[in-house]
Amino acid sequence: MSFSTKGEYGVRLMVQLGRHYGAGPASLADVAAEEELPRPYLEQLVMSLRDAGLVVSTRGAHGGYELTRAPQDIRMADILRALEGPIAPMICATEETDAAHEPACDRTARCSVNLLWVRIRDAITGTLEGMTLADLVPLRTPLADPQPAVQPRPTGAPLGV
Amino acid sequence: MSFSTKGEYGVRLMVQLGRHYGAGPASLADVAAEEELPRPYLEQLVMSLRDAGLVVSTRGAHGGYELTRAPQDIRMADILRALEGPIAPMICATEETDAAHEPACDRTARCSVNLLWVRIRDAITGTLEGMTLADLVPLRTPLADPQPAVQPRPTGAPLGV
DNA sequence: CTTAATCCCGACAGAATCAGTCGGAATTCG
DNA sequence: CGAATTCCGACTGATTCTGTCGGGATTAAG
Repeated sequence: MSFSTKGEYGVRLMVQLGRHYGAGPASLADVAAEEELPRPYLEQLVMSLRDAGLVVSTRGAHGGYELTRAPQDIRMADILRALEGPIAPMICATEETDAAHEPACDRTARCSVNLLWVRIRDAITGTLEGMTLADLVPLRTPLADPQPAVQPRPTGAPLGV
Repeated sequence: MSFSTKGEYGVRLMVQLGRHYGAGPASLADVAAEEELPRPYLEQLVMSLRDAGLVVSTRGAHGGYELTRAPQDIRMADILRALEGPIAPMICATEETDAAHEPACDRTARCSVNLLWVRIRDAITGTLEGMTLADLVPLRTPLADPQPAVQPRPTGAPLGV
């Protein structure tokens, strides 16, 4: 059970753009160097993010990418959906498969297992909707900065450890 | 983002065994027929479940598999761990990577993204620990059974979609 | 205008994983 | 004995994933 590294890299890319937010476009070369990731691969990923409207590009010299919104306005769910498609732990439980019309699994009537995947999906999306890019942007500041109220968005975030 | 069908099939296998619980061993051929799954493949999966101590086998004619515990005593987390290994949405967030000593990612100091994967992992495991096989065993009874208190563990589950 | 930086984009390839098959050995019941 | 069944390792075809390559389009700077 796992996300792909596509998701991992894409999120790290977004974090870098978040740190750069407000300072003009950041080039992929810089991001790749900072995160030690293969730049050609990041090119692929950033396409998805652009198509999803999360970043805009500036072409030409001194161009690059920048966020279209402030980090605290970008939910992690949006990022991961852009990178990996709908959040579904199993085809039986794609998003929008809430109540009726699930054509993917004709066994649904007998298939009580569906309940499991739906619950997991909701747990994941709940977590993801409750976090924004701003939650990940700050480098850990081991200074006198004992985790202040980072984000003004206490959207639940059950932290149910 | 998804579980493999290995998990899906394995859970369905366990559900069948759960329905058969207390009635002696059930042969894989029966389970495969009931769930319309390839029997040779189920053979592979049930090995993992046996090695994890969730089922026991009886060899020879009229043999088969049966649960080692009652369905309500088998957490879904145990089943999926047996089938798919540790629940980790990303290598940065394997189980047991709670506080210190995470050797998988040497960038952890700078890598705030870790927080994301840990939260997702905890959301998933929380859901999985709170459900047992008994929650999936009953065929849907559309009778007067209006969703009783299924599990005693309101682990948040924001349902925030 | 020329040059360099950068995005853009499609095609390709190697590796890994996964779903599923096959064949046969060992075991047990009738 | 013979049938049913678990047990187990090897194999394969398909798919997906990670990552590369090459070149074209666009823009800022000198």
